[in-house]
Amino acid sequence: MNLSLYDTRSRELQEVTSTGSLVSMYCCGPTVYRDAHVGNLRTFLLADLIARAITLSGKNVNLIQNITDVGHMSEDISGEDKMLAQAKAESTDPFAIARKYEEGFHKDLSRLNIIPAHLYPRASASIDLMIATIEELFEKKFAYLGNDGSVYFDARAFPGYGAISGNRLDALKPGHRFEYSEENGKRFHADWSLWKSAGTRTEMIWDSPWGPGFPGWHIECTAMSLKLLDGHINVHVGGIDLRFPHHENERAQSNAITGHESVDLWVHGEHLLFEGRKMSKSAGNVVLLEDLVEKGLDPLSLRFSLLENRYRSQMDLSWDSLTASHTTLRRWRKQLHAWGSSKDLLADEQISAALLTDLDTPRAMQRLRVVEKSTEITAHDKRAIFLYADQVLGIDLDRVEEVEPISPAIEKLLEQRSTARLEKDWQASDRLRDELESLGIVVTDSGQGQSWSRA
RNA sequence: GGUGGAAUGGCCGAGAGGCGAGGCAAGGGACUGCAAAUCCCUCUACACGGGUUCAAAUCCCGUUUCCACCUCCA
Repeated sequence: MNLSLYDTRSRELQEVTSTGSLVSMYCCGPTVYRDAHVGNLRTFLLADLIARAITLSGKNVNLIQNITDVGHMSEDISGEDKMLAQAKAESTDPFAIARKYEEGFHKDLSRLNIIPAHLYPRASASIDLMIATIEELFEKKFAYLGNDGSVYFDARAFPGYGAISGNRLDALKPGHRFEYSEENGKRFHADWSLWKSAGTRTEMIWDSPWGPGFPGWHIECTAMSLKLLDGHINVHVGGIDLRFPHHENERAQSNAITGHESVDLWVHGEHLLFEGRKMSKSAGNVVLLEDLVEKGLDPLSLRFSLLENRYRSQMDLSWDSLTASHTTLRRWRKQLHAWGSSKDLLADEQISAALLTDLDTPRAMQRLRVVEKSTEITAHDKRAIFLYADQVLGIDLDRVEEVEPISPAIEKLLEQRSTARLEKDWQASDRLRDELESLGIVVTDSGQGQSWSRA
């Protein structure tokens, strides 16, 4: 069985295509001028889940994810470059900012068990490639030099514009809802810049046939995906907000160059809300993975929470749901440990069917809960089914809570409490339990005496 | 104004025309010196109005409300 995903362009479920058994994938990566928040991470997780599901279906994946370290200026001329603004704020070199947040990005991915892409090309190292791509667009009559010295894509030269988002060129004229400020050099309101003239800028600019400047935002993904994936992308992944204008423009550029549909399947992940609102600085509800860790939650409880929702629905995350995930995750790991230590995998048809049908992770999770409670499935098989599912879910179900050696002082307290219990000295026993708890050790009693674990 | 979606119990949420998803919270019980953990039980919801059907949360039409995108955005 092959993986099917919802394709934004055709608006229907489509089987993932491949060349032989190799699936080429491209995922729009981060702009590294700040820490990725958990909403950003939802999209990166989506790419990981797709890659893992394709692997489960017996194919191989070649995944490319770009790193945008050339800040894009907003199309609005008054907009400020994010990378340069942040560099100013942290009073350091813009490339130092980029390296710092790029490192943080990789750390977050690893904490979320996201399997690394095969390549993370940096925009700053691909300027020549982007220039060559723009030159090709000139040759094919899709690009023109504006009278402000910047290079623009001629939207009207590309007939299929709007297929992904449903926006028509004439409907893109400014409506009531937003103010549109005209750029000087454009011939048409929907054209966009491929190369921006440096103007007064002195940092992060490069030489080009059109003079010093920097690449437009959309050309980056076209240049990299076509070059690194041989001109054809089977699956293209990104957040819903990139559908327009980014992916619409990317598609126009890429198809203009290749002369055919360059991307088979466009997959878009929906937004993650936090406590009812879109995550944003102004709403003050930006949550980082680091915040979870600081609250003592396993970072994978975020992954767990995200898995309990369909990637195409807006999802409302809260500390309650994260805590619930954390609890269940720990219980499942304990169960797996109790079910044995075999590494066997047992393919479960319901789980594979759910995962391969538009990545229905909630149904797969539901199936696991049924398996957990089943009285007909043996412990060995339960474990094998959970391990099978974990190949895609990636929540480390096989992890055994690390048995860090405890300090002699804590060991002594545990001994004292054990003795106090034997002597039925409940007062001393409770006091010692509180003391241990303040040291991060949770003591529980059972018929066989006390046991402990780390909080 | 254009475009893409959504509406399910106290909360989060899955739903495939027909056997009440599940989780969290809450209440009760078992176990326990007490807790914690665990287990058992309780809490029968689908925005509104029509329609199709033997049967609708699910399909169709209309209404209302909400969210997102419309040149910074995961």
